[in-house]
Amino acid sequence: MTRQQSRSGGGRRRASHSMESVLEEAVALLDEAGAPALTFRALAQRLGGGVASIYWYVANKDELLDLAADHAMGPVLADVEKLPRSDDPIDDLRVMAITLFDAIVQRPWLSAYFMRNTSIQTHTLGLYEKLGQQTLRMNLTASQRFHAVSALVGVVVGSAVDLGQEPTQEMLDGNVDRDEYLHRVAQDWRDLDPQEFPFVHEIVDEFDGHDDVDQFRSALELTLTGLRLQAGA
Amino acid sequence: MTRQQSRSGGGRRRASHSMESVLEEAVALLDEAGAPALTFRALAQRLGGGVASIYWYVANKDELLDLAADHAMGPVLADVEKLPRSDDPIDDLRVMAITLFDAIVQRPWLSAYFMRNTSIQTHTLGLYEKLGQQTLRMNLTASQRFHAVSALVGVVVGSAVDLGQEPTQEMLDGNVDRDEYLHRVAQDWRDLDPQEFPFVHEIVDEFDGHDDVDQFRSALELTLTGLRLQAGA
DNA sequence: GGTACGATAGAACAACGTTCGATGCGATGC
DNA sequence: GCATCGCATCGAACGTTGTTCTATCGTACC
Repeated sequence: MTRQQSRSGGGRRRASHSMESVLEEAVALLDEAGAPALTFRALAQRLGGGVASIYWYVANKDELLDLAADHAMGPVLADVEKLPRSDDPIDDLRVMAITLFDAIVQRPWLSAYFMRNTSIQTHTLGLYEKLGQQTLRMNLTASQRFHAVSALVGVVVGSAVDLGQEPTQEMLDGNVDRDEYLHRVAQDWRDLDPQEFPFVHEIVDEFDGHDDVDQFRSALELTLTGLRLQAGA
Repeated sequence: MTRQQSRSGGGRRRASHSMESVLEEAVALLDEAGAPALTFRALAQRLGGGVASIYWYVANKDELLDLAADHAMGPVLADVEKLPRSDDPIDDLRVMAITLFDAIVQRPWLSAYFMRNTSIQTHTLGLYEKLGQQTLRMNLTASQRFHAVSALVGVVVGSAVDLGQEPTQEMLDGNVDRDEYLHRVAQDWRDLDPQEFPFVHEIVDEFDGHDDVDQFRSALELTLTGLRLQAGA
């Protein structure tokens, strides 16, 4: 049981796919309605074929998701490789991380499958490499370099999990948007006892209507300054 | 349709639960075999009751998972509150974050449901507050405090997602343990072209057999030194 | 023109979350 | 003591999901 690229085109009754088209439609489904929307039946219908045919290209759903995520990472890797190099590796790391984060903002489902299986996620591995190459320009040990890149990936993923969460039922119904949801939670927090929750009261106005990008940028900056200090620059 | 605590004890044929017992057994299932093991049928069997009864206590599976996660956070919050205070808020933040991370290491399934719905996750909100209270001792703006705690939570969650991933089929079969899995991935990496992947080759020995705790500690330290610099101490 | 094989697909299966309707049980009112 | 009422429980069913089995199509090759 191997799989292979099929020549494009095909008959009228029988559908003829290709790895490319399968992943393309899978990503389209994920983009349209998130991870729950990607089912084998929905995908088969979009491809105009049968359900079992998809199993010719992927072993199971996990592999489908890993491959779809990596497929979406292709353009991101290309963008990162296109980025101009400055003379400060930390500046380069910053813009790379932001590029990666932006991609996840536009495709929140990515956060769950990013860097899960580098054996088949070649683009993702490429991104990991490109991030790491910047640390090669810094005065660090191999261990510090490994941990630095892990930390950066962790910051991106950690900030992105909020985005990756499936919207609540209310948000899907369209009754309520993100700002209103945030506002409700903020109101809950304001109702808490100020004696017992002084911090929550201190920051509730910041939380209400906050921007995820700002949040990520702050976290990224903390890690980057820590890294700069470690490199002794 | 409200729900309520039932008095303990019960008949022979009909089972009698309580919110406590439901969450207790749910956590037990999660501990034993991870998130996929927590099904309503398995949970009902453990409680010696019917499937539909569980819906008296929780609205759906999402709520069950949120509540189970928060239930598991109870002792963690207690531990954090018991922690002695030093005169350095950053030191306190460090030990708090480590306490939290350790809890997730022992219960990897926690990472996916941590801080998802603070309206019903009271213990989790308490942890958020305790972390934040340390930033109140530092010279920061409200915005900086909010972002600092978000960053710390992000580091914990970001480092923990690796742990939260369900083991591969091979690992479940028991054919292969974590070290061997890491070793295989490392071998894949060593087979890559050194010209194209200089960084991967630089750190592959660090990756092979690495400790997740070390990885987390390094990431945490970077964020904390960044934070210390920001507070101008 | 037959054959081997890459590729497709319908139907079935088991498991899951969830809902429905009926039923048991314990306290309350008389 | 008995009927009532509402909390709590449960079996059975429904729709959907991932996955597998088996049969078939179509094309390149000898």
